[in-house]
Amino acid sequence: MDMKSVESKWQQRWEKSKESVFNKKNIDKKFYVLEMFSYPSGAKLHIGHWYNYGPTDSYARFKRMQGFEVFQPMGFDAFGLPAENYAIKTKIHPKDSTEKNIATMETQLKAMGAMFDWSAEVKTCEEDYYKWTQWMFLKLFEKGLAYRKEAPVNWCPSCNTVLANEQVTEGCCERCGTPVVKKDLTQWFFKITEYADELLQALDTLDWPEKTKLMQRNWIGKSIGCEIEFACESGDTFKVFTTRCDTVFGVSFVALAPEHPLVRKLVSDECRPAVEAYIAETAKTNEIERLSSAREKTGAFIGHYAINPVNGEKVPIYAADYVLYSYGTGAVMGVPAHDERDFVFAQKYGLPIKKVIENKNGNTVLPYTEDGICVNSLQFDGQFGDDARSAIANHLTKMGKGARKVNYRLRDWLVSRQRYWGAPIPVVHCPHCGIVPVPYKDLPVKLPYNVEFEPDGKSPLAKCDEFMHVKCPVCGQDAMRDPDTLDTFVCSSWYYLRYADAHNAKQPFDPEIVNKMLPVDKYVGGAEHACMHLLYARFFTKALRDMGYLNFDEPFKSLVHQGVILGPDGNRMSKSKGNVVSPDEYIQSYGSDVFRLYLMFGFSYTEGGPWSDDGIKSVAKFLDRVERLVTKYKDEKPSKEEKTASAAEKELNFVRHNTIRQVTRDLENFSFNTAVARLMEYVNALYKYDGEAEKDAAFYKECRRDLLLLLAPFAPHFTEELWEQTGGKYSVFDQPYPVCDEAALVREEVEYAIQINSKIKTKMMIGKDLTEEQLRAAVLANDAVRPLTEGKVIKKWIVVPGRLVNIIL
RNA sequence: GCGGAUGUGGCGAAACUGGCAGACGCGCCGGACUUAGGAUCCGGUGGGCAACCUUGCAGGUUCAAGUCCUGUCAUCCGCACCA
Repeated sequence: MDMKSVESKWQQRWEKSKESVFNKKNIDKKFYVLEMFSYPSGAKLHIGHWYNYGPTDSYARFKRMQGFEVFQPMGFDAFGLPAENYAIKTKIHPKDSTEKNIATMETQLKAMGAMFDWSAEVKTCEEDYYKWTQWMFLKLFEKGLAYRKEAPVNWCPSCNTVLANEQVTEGCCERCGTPVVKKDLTQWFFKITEYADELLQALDTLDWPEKTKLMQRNWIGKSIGCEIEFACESGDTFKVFTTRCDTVFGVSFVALAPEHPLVRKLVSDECRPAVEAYIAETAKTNEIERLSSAREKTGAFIGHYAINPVNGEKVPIYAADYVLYSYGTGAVMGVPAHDERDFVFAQKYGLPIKKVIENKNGNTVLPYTEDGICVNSLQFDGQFGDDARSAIANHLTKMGKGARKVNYRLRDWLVSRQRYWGAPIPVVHCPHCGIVPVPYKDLPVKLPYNVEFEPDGKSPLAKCDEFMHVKCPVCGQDAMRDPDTLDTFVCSSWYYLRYADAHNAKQPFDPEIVNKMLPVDKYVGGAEHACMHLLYARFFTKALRDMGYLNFDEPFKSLVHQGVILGPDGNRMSKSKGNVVSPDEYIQSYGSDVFRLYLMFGFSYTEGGPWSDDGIKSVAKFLDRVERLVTKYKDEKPSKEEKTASAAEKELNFVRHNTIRQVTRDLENFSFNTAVARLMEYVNALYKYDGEAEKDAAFYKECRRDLLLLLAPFAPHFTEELWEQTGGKYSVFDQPYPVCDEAALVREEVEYAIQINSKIKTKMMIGKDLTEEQLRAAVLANDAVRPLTEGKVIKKWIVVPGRLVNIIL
């Protein structure tokens, strides 16, 4: 078959008959299949795109043939750093390069033959999209979920912008690998922490990979503990956070983060030079080193003491950079006997190590960090673990010196960026009125085209006078726009909502439509978004729900991560490693169907693996086999006659229905490789039957018809063509997917493995209607079994129906 | 350091709630048809002459373990002083 012309023939036909356009009339049968949209940083689709979109499209087509009204949109996550960096290098404006890339990618995506509903296409860099991204910002601002504050933030000196916590990997910029530095800057944040608990709890309701849920759980990092107030000799007080208030009697020092304001306030004159030096030293240390648990613990005594509220003991106060100012209260109580870090610290500075928890079974080796029995803890002696903690927490509460407290590792999401290619933040800074949101009617705040976007650490927009100068919407006096743009993850936090109502000019979406179309039934995309996009999108959904725009809690009911296709050398594909495999040449010589089918067959979908094209020919061969078989009889019109099925027909019918059952199940599970294997087995069985002298032509025709229907989602153009050639009515995708006939799966005889003392000795066919007694007799009569059992005492029979018999002598 | 995953033929990989390990395919070997085969079709293919052995390694539970338990090694991923 000439794949090229066949593919373009059907792509045109599908487009003309609007095969892929969602029909709103059938909204009650909707099935929303979503692939993460493309980032148009390069012009061409790479293998990763094909691997994400091809198999998922097959799944979508399968769902469609099962009678669902499938909605499978596609779009572009078009703002962002790569386009801008490319622009800096080449001097081509990001808007121009992005638009060009999008145009090429659209063509390529169409050539893939996926049933994307292009009528719902979304491009985040277009005004009619980012207008609503800005709308989202204003709504969050109104709700108090967007705020501006000065804070130590992650700064990438290479990208010249701040980054969210989620975009920092091992202390380095997630994009370019440059170590980030901390800077105190005034930035915009979204209050995702407001939803920390719900984001955590609701994970249990999601059909997501466990690993991804676990990553989100860890990222949110809930810890239940207690805040305890310490008073200083000076009269100042501060709080520490601890999950182990049962160890409070073991405190032998307290440590404050060097940035903690009390450090400078309380430091004694004598200690001041050393402490100042220490603070300066800490500020110099870069974030990666500071955050490394392997690093030696250091600190400086500030010459001042605090009082342990439970026993009145005077303990020294240290500044120590293993205490993080940004977590909890920025202060910890040091319990060397029961915390490894405190233990190391105390050893270094010669601080007392006081055991207050005893191992249940005696030998307590310090530091002992497990739960145990309180000792040296006055009235709490003898209490254990949780009981001790609640008793002590209650005691502290009664004293007014503490309270239970839950802390999260999750920080608010920093969304402002000092870069050009993004949605401008719709806010005006007025010398009189302060921060003024741009009125909704004035949206979008347009991103100007003529801007010097070469980054120098200042927002490029700040240098664009016509953009910056504006009248205050409240008082009408001269004011300035916000020069920052929004993190691209803001754009992608709600695109799945826009798809459902992509052309709405009055609002981001009509809640009535979106509440029917969402949540997404199957979301497919890379695992690298576990703690970024997937978390942010959940936050947006919950925030919009609380504002009354949505009536569901979670955007993505069910999630699948495709694996990663590596280079042939087993490394991630990258230009610098020179191991990039381009899909283009394969598409050129084999066509889209073969390439897609190979991606499904050659890899375990969620695993991925190193690229190898060893099997690609076999997949082409497989389709050839199908074509030959099907076209051989294409003009035959068998008349139906009542015939009793021969053994060969029963066997073929068994394989046929077994294939239907397995393929259906495998597709549900995204187990494409085994599904294709089943189809190959079925084709092998058909060929076997084809060699029979006597064939039931009508039955055989039905079998071939089912083959095409089964195959259609896997090789859409190819099958549509054969369907037409064999007289099928357009389109094969309007046909129902075959349904398994359970009766055909019942076999008269099944092969059993016969074991003696758990070792396989032989195999035999056993009728399905045999009683256990008859079965035993039949087994004992078997020629291979008889000599081994004669004269021996049979201790036990184990019969696994349909599988094996085990005789224990 | 903590958490998670993976480890199966020469290769890509299968194996539902413990029940015939290696489905399907690549490669390889043999045969058929051919002027020819890099096309197609058919057969064989984990190891060992055998009994038997075989799912990273060492133990354990069980009639039965790739699957469950304990320990251990290797690789990959995530988090990394979160009190």
